[in-house]
Amino acid sequence: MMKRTIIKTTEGAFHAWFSDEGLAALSFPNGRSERDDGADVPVEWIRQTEAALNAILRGEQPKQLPPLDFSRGTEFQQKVWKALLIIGVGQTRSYSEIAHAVGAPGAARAVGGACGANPIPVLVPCHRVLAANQRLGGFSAGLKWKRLLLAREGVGEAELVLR
DNA sequence: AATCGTCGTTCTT
DNA sequence: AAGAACGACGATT
Repeated sequence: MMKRTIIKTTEGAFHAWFSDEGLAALSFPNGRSERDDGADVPVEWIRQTEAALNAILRGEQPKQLPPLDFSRGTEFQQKVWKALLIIGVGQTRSYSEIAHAVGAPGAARAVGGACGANPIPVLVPCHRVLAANQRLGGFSAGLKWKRLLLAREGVGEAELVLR
């Protein structure tokens, strides 16, 4: 069903899981080397994933993304993830702004939950979502990654509220 | 820093 | 099938 493939980047080897529909999950480099079962994944998808990932890591807007398979998310989560795709490189939104964008004002906290459940970090840029007043907020993969990604996109520490 | 309101998801009855 | 508990939140005090 799901095939895992290794995506090499300047930051290490990400692992990507592809379904028949497209890219379904992505995980940050974890040190451990895992097996690559993605021999029959369309090379185009792999190429697009690698190119998009490296583009964002360079702080550039990716030309195009591979097809994304959101089908494992709830309706609400899918709405949030789609809303995140609109945020350009170097831009940020607050959890509350996303809540409004998906027609659920007041659900800022629930948006945080949906961001945490985002199966395709980086390409679905949950790292561009901050808490109110430019506070950093959280990140499931660890705040070091959120900081690094934002820094690559030109969002400096200075623009973020400390803490 | 402590507290409360809010709301989708997950865990327990 | 409810109901309680739990957060990558936000606003108030």
